[in-house]
Amino acid sequence: MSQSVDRALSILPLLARGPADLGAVADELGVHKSTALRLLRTLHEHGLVHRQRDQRYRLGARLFTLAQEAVENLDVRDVAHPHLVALNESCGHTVHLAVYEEREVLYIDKVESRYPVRMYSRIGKPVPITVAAVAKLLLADLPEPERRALAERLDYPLYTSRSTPDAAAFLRELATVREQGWATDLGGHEESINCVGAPVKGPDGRVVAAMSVSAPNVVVTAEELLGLLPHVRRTADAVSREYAGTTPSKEATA
Amino acid sequence: MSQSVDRALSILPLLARGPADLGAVADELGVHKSTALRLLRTLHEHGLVHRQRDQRYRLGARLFTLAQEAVENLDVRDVAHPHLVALNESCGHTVHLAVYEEREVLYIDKVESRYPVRMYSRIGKPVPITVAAVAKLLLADLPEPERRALAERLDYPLYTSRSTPDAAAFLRELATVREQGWATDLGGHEESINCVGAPVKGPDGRVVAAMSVSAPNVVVTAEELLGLLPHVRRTADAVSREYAGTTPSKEATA
DNA sequence: CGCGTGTGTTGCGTGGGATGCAACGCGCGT
DNA sequence: ACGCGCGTTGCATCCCACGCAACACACGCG
Repeated sequence: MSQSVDRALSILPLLARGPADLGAVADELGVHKSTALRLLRTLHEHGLVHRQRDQRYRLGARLFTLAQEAVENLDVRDVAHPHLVALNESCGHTVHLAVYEEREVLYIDKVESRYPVRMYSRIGKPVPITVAAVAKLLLADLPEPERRALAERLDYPLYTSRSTPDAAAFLRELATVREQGWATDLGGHEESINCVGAPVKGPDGRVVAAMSVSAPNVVVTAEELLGLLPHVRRTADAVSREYAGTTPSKEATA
Repeated sequence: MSQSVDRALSILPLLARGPADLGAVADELGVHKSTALRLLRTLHEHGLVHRQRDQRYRLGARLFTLAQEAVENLDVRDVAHPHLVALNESCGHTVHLAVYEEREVLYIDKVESRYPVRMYSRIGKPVPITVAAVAKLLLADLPEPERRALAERLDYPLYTSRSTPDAAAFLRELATVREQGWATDLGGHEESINCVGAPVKGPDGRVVAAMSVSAPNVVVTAEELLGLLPHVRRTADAVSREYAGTTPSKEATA
């Protein structure tokens, strides 16, 4: 739409392939050298390109700073909330959103079930970390040493007979979750409550949040709830895409 | 230099602070809405900005991939990383790697004392340039006129009573650092935190990066931290040798 | 229901600004 | 010294980015 801006921005992916000198840039853009020079200068003033000692241009570190700042100021909750509501409207059950922080998993958003029977939870409340579906999703993405260290340090309270009993079992469960890209909690916290969950991923592919649908089995059986899994995963993926900003790189959708 | 490009690029840091709608962007740029719209559209076509459901704009995924590639072009980082990890494992404290670019000093790698590398964590943040040990090391190596010009232009915020107060003091400090080949920050940024750092040099002897070890003095006293200095210097020298080895010295001119 | 108000969007004429050209400075290799 | 390949600069031309005004659309309110 805007010619000069369009040209200037075309320089960036070009430099991403490696440093280039003025002539090369001008050639690839199909413009005169002086034009390329002026574009590069404006990019330079904004720190997006850097001039190395041999006068060749390469991408600048300000790009890095911008990206960094952007993710810090982006709230997953804001982008996720409408999706959570939509999911709740289509299936009727309680929907949760959670993040991992400082060795704890916290609910940061919740849309209540439309059924009379509700499960108890509260935004900001720590999640039972060894059994909740969202907790498994978030911990499964931690770097291996940290995951292991954390698993060893946890308590494994036996809420029910199906609760995760110890660190070894937990680590096996996390491996499975990591593998399959989704998680469940089938009566592990409260005998009559089941959950299915899926991860929300950031621009770098790391899990930044997890969402889940929960329902007591007086309303739906575990099997019926599992039938919702594709829907939950699609929703989580939609949130990921929007959070990351329409990721063109489709990586690892196993 | 190039008006429209200049305006378009000014939008990026603006959006890094958080999502904004068309009107807000136009206002902050001081241009008509239609102009802002065209600029945003061009940015959008290149994937640098993303339009979320409520029509507000935010930074897009393309920026993140570019940032990724930008940092990958910093080859010092690859060479240094294993050494940083080793240093961290032997002393347990936080280890930083930083470079100077375009009148800014940026962290490009970090190893946390508690857990292993988090790629996007705090890396990319500009360093408090007047007090950080790594900043002193990098600026001390600038050619004299540039160093002086930069020093005059800086602000000297008094983070603590030990912060560098003004340009004159800063230049004296840089001279000392240049002389001795290492640098410290003893509570200059945060009262309770000390750092010791050493330079990484390229094949031509110029400082291409700087590394440091940081620790709060509730863990180790400044004196104990200084005891690590030989270890830090040895590590930095090892990186320098390896880096000089991987990059054939094209320019032995000096 | 109509109206007012707040968005985002479009078409268009105009002139400022981006463009390409040619000339220049400079370092380097022969 | 000379030519050659770079990056850089001043300048005249004309394109294209600009602001304007009108439109489209969704709300909220009387």
